[in-house]
Amino acid sequence: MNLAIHPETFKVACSGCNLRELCMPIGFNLDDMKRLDEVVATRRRVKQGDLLFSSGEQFTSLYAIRTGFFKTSVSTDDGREQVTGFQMAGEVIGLDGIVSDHHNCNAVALEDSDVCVMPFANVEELSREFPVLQRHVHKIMSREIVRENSIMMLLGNMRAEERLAAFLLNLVQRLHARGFSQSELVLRMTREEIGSYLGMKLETVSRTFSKFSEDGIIDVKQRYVRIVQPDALKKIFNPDVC
Amino acid sequence: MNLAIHPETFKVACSGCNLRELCMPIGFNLDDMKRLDEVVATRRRVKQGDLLFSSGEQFTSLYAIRTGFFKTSVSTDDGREQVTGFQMAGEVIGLDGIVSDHHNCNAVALEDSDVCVMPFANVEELSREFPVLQRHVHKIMSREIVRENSIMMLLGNMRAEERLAAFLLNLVQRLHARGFSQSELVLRMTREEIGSYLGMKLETVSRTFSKFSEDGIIDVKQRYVRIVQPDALKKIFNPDVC
DNA sequence: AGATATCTTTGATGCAAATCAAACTATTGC
DNA sequence: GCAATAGTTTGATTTGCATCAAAGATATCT
Repeated sequence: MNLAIHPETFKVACSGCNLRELCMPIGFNLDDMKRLDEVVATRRRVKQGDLLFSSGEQFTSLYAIRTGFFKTSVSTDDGREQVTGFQMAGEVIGLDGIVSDHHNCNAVALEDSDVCVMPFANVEELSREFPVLQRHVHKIMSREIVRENSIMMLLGNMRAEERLAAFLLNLVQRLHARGFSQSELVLRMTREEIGSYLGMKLETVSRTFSKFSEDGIIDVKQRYVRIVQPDALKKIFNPDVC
Repeated sequence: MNLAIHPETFKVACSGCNLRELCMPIGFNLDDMKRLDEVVATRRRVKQGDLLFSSGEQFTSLYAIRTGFFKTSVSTDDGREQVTGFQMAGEVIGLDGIVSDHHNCNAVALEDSDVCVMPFANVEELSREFPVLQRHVHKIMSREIVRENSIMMLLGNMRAEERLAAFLLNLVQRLHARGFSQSELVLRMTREEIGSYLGMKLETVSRTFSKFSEDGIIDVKQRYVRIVQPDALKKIFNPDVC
């Protein structure tokens, strides 16, 4: 698995960040970009297993992931956890906190991570000044709504194999957009976390991985996955089109 | 079931609309409110069963529901439908279209309805001018994200009875916020649509209604539902707290 | 008002995934 | 380097809901 993005090349400011095209709007002149840098107040390191924010906590900032990997989840009072998403470099988390000024989910780092802290007051102020940033923020929120729509489809209508196929295709597509392989990936999350996201038990996740492996669709060795027959996965996810 | 909101009292402008506190921000002086009226371009009537917008269609506007009731849904290529939400007066739909400039779901009127058409360009322009409107738009989008998180919890972790209990409690709570009874409601959707939203088959929805009825928790007669023991419903939804 | 289509309820049966259980593998800590 | 812990795989059994089926209720049309 080749690392196309080298952490050591990161600059402090958005204007010099090679993830800019993922988490910031494009089409700025240099002066505007310098102003845009103001949106990021600080950086924050989050060690594997640590919380970036948790449900109930005061909301102040959005977070753009620079390096690392997160999961977000919500919980019931009786302790059931639902993973609501997995986020990687260039993605923005914390949008859930805007409505009530308090976070509504937990964000946990699944590996040592590094985030840009964007105080929401800065985001709103600069959004009023820069229509392209305003549009960008709206798109990020809309994208999250659309993503959750498709998860609802997954959870409400799909069988275990379809869910896992969709999950793998989505992960590898996002990794590929970041310069990683489109056929190999290392899962940052446990079978239980995958299961929670996809509405199935860890044993079912494991069995489904084994099934795909037996069918020659993927190679799995624990957290390492290689997609041998991407078309077969697409066909499982969407029998009609492929 | 008493109608606290009388359609005939509606004014054309937001400033005179008695739903304003639901779909528009509060805390304006009269001059600002007049400006805010510009956000609504026109009105549109949608007859029962008709589409307000559909997946793939060009996105231009958000829609605030003035009267009536909608469902939104997404579909797979092989024809499976997932209802992603039910919306009533004062709620805003169309946010899914922002990210790609095309709508990503279908919105169907479940009764004759009336919506305020808010061209998104207007919304963005006025948002830059009025921070309180900007914040309001952000909150609406964030609220939708949080709602979908809780539906993911429902679909991923809850059993049929819990899902239906949560659904009824949510519906009646929103209706009550609009001046309707907190114990009686008339369902605007079929058993199949409820089932689609909650990830279960129509027969299971029907059986679960019957079960609640046998247990004396609700009275059901087709579309009419009266909640006899709200605490029992809350207990089913959340066994620990209640 | 009667016919037709749509929606709902209830019963019988089947099945996909959950649960229970135990062995196996990888990672972490001393 | 070995023990302890955390995570994964696989098998046996159970179960909640889906599916199949048919009757009953309501709404719509002519």
